[in-house]
Amino acid sequence: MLDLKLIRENVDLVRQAIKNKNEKADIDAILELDDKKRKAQFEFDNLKAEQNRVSKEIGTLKKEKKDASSLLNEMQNMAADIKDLSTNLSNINTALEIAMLTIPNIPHESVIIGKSEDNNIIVREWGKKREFDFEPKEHTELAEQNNLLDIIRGAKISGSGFPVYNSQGALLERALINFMLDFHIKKHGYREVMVPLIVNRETMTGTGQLPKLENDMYHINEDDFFLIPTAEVPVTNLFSNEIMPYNKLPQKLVAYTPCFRREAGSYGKDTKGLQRLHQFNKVEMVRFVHPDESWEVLEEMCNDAEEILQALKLPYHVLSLCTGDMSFASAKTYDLMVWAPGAQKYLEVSSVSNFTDFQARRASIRFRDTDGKVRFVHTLNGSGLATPRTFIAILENYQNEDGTITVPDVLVPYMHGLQVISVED
RNA sequence: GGAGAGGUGGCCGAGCCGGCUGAAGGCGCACGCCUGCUAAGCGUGUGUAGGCUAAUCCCCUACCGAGGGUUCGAAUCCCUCCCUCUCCGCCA
Repeated sequence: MLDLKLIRENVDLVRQAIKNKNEKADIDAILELDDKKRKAQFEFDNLKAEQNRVSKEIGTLKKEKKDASSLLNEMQNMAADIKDLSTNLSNINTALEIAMLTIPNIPHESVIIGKSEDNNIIVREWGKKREFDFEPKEHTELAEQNNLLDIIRGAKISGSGFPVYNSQGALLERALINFMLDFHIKKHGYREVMVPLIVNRETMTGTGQLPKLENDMYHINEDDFFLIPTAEVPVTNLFSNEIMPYNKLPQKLVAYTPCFRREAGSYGKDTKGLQRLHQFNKVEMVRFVHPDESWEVLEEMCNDAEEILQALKLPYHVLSLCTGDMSFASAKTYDLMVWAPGAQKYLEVSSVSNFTDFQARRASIRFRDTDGKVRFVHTLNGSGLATPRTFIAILENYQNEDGTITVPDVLVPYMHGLQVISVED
């Protein structure tokens, strides 16, 4: 959510931001509602003040055993008027709030203006693509040969996009999660949290998934609950409706959770194997920082995510997303794309974003600054990392000619010392 | 799931036979005084949001879990919902 004052005073800026983000939002309607609201509020306040004053008089009169009936009669009408004004005011407020939720965050000035992912720019590359002296296989084939995944049975018990990890595949998946968690905790100083995977509507609205993406969420009707699409949702909302004392900032949290996404509208796209799933595992970093620090922290977080790929020795590049490809709530986003030599393409394994005060406003996450003033924090989050495509990249980059897979050094301790993944009976 | 208790300011805790309570008292915190240092003591201040304003002064409005109702007037009465705690039952 944006600051209404900012919208009022920078209409053109906001209009341009909406356009650059390929979003639709009716600024004029908001300005009109805002105007109406202030007028309605003024009327209400004045009448209410009058009522409060007279009501006190009535109280005094009654205490002195004097007659107050004429005032009482008068006040009945006023009470009715106030009720009308109050209804009117809350209607306007509701409409305004709903409208405000449809306005996206404003991209940072450093973000390239562009329509689609084609306009994203590579800001840096890391690692060397391995030279193969044989034809590298795709992860699906490698997984099959080593009995790491069971896509078919996953589809049988749930549906497509719900993979089953088998034996050493399950071990590798678990190793990845634990390795990443430990790495961020020990090396980068994050604090681990384990959070609910099911959240309520308010929480889902706080981080900006709702109302826009309702169709992408798994929804539990009876309770109006949602399955989380990312740990960002529960973790960021941990401090919703709170005012943190100054010394509570910054907060660096990391959480592993499964993530659930309906992926509505993306049928037929990247469906092979683990590329696009309805349920997947992800380690997520979330930060709450002082507004003055968020841009610096964005770079730091991106680096935190990159270090995982570096430790795994997987070649990647970093994209700075253009305005049109960024999410609704983000002011700036970097995507980490890992190289998959079997598929011969880069796969997104992490998305690191600065949401500035956008989520903080929605969820009301504030802090008391050193000068005593209450301000909104800035929130950031980044995958560190999503496992499925990391899994793919490991299989494809570390495959041997015979189809076995060498375990990356850093994962060996997490694989009970196993150094090579090979067929198991 | 059954029975009971309860949700008030950063915290504890009054108020709850309706009005002078945005809210006593205490703790904490901030500033000042005092003090050889520390402790104690004294004084003042200390919620959020909106409006007004040059203003973080004053003044007005809203908020005592959330929403609705009764009333001239509700933290206080009524209804619905949510949550917490205790006991019982059930269960990973």
